[in-house]
Amino acid sequence: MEEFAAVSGISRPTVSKFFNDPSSVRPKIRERIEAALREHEYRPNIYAVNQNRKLTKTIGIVVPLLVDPYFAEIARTLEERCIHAGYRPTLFSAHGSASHEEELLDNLRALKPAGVLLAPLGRTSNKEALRRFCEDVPTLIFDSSVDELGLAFVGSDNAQFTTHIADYLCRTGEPPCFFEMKTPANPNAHRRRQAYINAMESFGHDPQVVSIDGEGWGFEEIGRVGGHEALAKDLFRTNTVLCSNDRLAIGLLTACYERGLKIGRDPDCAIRVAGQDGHPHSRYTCPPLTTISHDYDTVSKTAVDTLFRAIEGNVDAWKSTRIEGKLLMRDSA
Amino acid sequence: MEEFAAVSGISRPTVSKFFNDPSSVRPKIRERIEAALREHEYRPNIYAVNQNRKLTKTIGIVVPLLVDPYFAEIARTLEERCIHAGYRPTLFSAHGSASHEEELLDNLRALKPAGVLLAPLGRTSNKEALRRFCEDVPTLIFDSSVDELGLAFVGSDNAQFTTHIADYLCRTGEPPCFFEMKTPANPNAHRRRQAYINAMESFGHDPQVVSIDGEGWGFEEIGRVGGHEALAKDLFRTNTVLCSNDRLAIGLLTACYERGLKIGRDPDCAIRVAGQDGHPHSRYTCPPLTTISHDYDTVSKTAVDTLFRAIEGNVDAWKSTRIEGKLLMRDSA
DNA sequence: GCCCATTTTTAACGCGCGCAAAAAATACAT
DNA sequence: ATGTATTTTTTGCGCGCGTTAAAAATGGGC
Repeated sequence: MEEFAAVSGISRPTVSKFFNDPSSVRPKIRERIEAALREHEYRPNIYAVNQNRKLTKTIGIVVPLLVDPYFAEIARTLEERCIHAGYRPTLFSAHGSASHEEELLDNLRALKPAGVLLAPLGRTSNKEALRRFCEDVPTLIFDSSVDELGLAFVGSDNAQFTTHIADYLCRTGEPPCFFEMKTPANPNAHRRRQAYINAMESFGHDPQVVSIDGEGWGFEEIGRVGGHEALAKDLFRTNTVLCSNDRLAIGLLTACYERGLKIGRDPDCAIRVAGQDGHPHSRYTCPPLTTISHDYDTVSKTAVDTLFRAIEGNVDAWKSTRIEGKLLMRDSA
Repeated sequence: MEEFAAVSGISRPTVSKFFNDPSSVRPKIRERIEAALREHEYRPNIYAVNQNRKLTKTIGIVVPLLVDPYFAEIARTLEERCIHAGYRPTLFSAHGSASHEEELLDNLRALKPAGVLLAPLGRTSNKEALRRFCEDVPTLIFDSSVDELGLAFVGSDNAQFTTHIADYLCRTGEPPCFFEMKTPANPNAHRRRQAYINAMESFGHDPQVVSIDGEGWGFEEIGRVGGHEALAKDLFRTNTVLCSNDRLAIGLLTACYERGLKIGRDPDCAIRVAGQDGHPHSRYTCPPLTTISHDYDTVSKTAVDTLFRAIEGNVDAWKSTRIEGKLLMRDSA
């Protein structure tokens, strides 16, 4: 930087100021530095910069499972917004494992990030570790809420999701039963089950919850195996199945296919299947999956805005924001 | 570190040595440090460490599109292997955009990584930028080869993939036509098309390539729209379609479904569809997709081993390693 | 108990930059 | 032209650690 300052004819502290915020120097100076930059290709050393700055420009983005396109998509959106705001996002995935998640937070802490956007694993998370992390690092929790940790929570309105799609299913055919994992990985599942029960009761129908076995994050396979069992034992007392999430629904579709059941809204169909999440793949199942989609844009915008407000010092009281979803009516239900 | 060294009763340079390689200090000293570590929770400052070390312990992992579960899965595997070898992997996605890829490499360069595992976008990549990057940073190219850049290339044997699955299709029914994008995103597609043509000729059949329009990385939609057009115009002169990749096949399956065509091997089916890649989702399509799978384990192991050998100084001549795939016979063909 | 090879300690420099205080220069309004 | 507010320059410290050279301590073999 010393040498670069010399060739640009500007003092080093001013050049330093420029790199921290180009608009903080006079326009003329700025132009001269930018001109020199075009000729000399100098860039400040990240490590030296971060060692001295009290606040790094790094933002950690943590998701439970990057192999799931839902999380990949939300992570992508968050990443773009961070870059746009002048931060350097870094992506992390717990790969579905609580021990990975713990390690990851430990490494992340060492990066001294300005803030973290964290979607916790949920039930299996080490809550004590999460709590300690949130104490040390400005953290915004998204997707699934664990206690009242961090600066705030931003996610989807699971109750609205389930109520809305259950209402749609009731109005267009037999009232749905609810297909879910017995021990779901994340707390949204509980909210959805409860919302289903409430909705059905308010509509004057008997709720029926079918809970299947299965551990881990291989939801499609869990849905397929559980679907086979439920169909074999004739556990669905209605021709309409509302799944707790799209990946489970995709597995159930496969099970139906494997049993020769025709899926959809036509009179000759044996079963209607709906999901929840607006999974990127749901458009391409056969038949295309009726579901209710997260509002990726609004969720990510709210999350990032809230975090940046907090980083800039506007720390409000803990607050939970839940965004409504949009119904995607397709052929499966 | 000064303070931590003081409370452990060890000199700072020795503690520094310990953190670089715990086995480089005497067992007794090591135990004393580790005991102190259990009580005092000290960790070296990453930024200060990397500022002075000539070689960072960071490994960059770059994929063209993290939203594609194929890349997410291979990235996950690579990440685990890096951690296991004592490195700190960092994940990057070009999100399908060449300008993103360029920026990303620029930022990555600033991280001074020990090495990079790079799956380039392919056709749209700025090759000049890639070349410059590879000159500065030890880079191993995987998935799709661009010129003879970097230390080496590790990927799948596309010729073997296509030959193998084409052979299977020929032996079990009508010879396949080949369904692909006119301007495919990555060079593997060209290899697969050529291998298809060669295979068909060697089997004594007429090759037939159906190339559809479409730009970008939304392969499912491109396959669906292109599939509709091909089916409407009756472009497939056989009942068997071998797709250039699984995502295209998934789109074609959707198109077939939407046109009421029964897919599979049964006598009453109108069309057989096969893919290539062993996409994580291919098991759950309806019907499950016959495909030929990348050998994720071998590819990632070979890639990481090659990179680490080079980092440790064993730089061999540029070399291309291509791993064979495994046929997954399922119901779609 | 002595010698030698290895390891640890002591002391000190340097990495590349952020940051602060005081002095100098510049911009703008009157 | 004068005065004031803002920027820039000058000067220099310090961040937390890697690294080195020389001195001191340690360990194992005999």
